[in-house]
Amino acid sequence: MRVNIKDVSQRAGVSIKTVSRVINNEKYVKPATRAKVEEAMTALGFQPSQAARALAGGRSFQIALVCSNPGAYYLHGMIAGLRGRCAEEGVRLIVHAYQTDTDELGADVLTFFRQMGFDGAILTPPIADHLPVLDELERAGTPYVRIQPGTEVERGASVSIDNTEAARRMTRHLIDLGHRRIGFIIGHKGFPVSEQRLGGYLDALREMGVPLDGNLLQQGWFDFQSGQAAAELLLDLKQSPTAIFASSDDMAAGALSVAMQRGMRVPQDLSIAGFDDTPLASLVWPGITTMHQPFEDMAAKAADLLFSGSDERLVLASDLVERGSTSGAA
Amino acid sequence: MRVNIKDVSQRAGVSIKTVSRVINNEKYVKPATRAKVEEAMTALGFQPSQAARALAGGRSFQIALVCSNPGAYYLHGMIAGLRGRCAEEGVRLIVHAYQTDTDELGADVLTFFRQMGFDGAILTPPIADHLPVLDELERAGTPYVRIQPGTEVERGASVSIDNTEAARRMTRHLIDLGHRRIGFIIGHKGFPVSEQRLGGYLDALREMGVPLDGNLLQQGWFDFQSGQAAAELLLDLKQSPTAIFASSDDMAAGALSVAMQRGMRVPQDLSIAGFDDTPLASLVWPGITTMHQPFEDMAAKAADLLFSGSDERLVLASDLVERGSTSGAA
DNA sequence: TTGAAAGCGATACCAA
DNA sequence: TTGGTATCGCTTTCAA
Repeated sequence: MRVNIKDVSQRAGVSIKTVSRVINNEKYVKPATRAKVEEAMTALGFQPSQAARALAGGRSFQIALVCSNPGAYYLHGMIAGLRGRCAEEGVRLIVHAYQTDTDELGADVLTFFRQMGFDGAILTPPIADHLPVLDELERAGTPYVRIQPGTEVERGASVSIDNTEAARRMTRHLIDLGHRRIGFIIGHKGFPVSEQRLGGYLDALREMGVPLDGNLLQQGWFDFQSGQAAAELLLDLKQSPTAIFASSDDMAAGALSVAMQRGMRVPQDLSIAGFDDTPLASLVWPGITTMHQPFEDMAAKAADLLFSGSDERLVLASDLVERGSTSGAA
Repeated sequence: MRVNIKDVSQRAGVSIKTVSRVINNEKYVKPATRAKVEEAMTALGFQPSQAARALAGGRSFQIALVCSNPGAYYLHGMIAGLRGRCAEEGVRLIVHAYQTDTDELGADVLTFFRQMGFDGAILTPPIADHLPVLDELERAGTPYVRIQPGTEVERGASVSIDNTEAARRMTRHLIDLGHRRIGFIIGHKGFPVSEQRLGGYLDALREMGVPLDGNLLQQGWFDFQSGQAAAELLLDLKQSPTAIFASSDDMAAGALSVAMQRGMRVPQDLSIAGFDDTPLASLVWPGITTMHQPFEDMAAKAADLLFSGSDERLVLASDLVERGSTSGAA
């Protein structure tokens, strides 16, 4: 029924061990022998069973990407960034996307890893900070890379985006454009990135000698609605801002909608900036400026670290993406 | 080193076969025995090796989702829709996302399937129409479900969205709103959905007795730029339309940007409609109306078909999503 | 440079 | 209800 290594060895007139050598591209195989075997393999349409290879060889030829409640763009970027390298390495990517609460999440992931015996793992928040999982992985000798780790940051290889720097650069950019009153919409309380982004904004103001006006700081919750609400408050100010920098793209979109409703032209009357957590670029009204979150790059770097066995801690910068007010989006 | 079935059997004082029975939830195991075995399993932290189960049992406990160049939203929807059912069935989802041209694609997928011996497969375009892959799957006895098949539609189980009906409903909706001059931006030539959507538009006009004006038909290419270009042409018409229906959301966004630049209010001065191929809903200016593409539903239905062994051909409808001109997006 | 035989860790048939 | 034992298809010593 299934074509197996024995069939190939018989047709090629060699032992199965030799076929195995060819499969695994080992040396010490005479070119002529290798050719015979390869001929037999293609003639028979042979493909080695991954299950058997995994069982016998102790390698699964699979790495895991563990994501909990991932956004579409995030997930897509991760997969896109990982795919190429995985293909090169002859390894499959198993996507484990969760929707559960964190408690059972850890146990489930533990089970998952024990069952599958992965050759490696890419962990995204919050599982990247789930210590028992890291313990298990280390115990099993499975290399892993953490994406944007929050606790025990020094532990293992990781890739992060420098959100403070990103917000700082965006703010400087706005100041360079001549803005002095820049409204800032803070992200959801309790998320580390919220504070990091606010910190970057404040840093830039200080560095550039622009005085801080507390009225220009508004609390938001990362979503469209709160972006609208915050923008309303900012634009109602006696001394309203000439630019609004939102800590997320949904909030930036909300701010944009408010500006539009008030008949303001963007960016002529009001500059709006945000973060490209989702593919805002291709959808939203041109004129908005964003810090592009390089999820795909992060994933690609993570793959590099994973396959090179490095345990570096990489920190990536975001790219500032400015779209003209008349040209279309990307 | 690894805890295996033998360790469990010894600790429980039974044979490995009995442990196997417990693992697989077979009957003919005395409750007391089962309890003993389960105690041993948890005490040892035993998790059966998937590789060994796959090899011995002929099942991989994995199903494949094959996508080529998937959009972020599409991929996310598919995974989200599949995940729950896979978890229930105790099966892992292997995501195979491509970026290659179609020729090698087929061969690669063939290799992929032969190596992995999946328990099932979900095929999206264009691989859903790649006949050799279907042949291979059938030969191997692997159940599969095709998403939006285009050729040999009768073959195997499948799930599709009725694009003709979606466009028809949207057009009727616009007519119901009082529009009589509805510009239509056609999608990329050569894509079946482009013709289907145009067909639905034409159907609705005919049914509602609205005369067709050829000037209101403009060719686009599914992207933002061509949406802008088409909208310019439409709005330059002596008798310009009161509504524009674009065959994709990127084109709708392009049309929206043109309307905005011309100082038109949406939807007061111009209604704009599109298709939610990407999560336009949460990002774009409110006022645009879209046909929501239920990717997640499609995937969930596909999972139903796959695991029930059915070979039905399901056709799903899109949902019309209208966002108020003042309220925020979802 | 090649091969024989012993696992890897489960499942499954056939007895008991 | 249980338990031997062959088996799945490959990798891996260890010889030759």
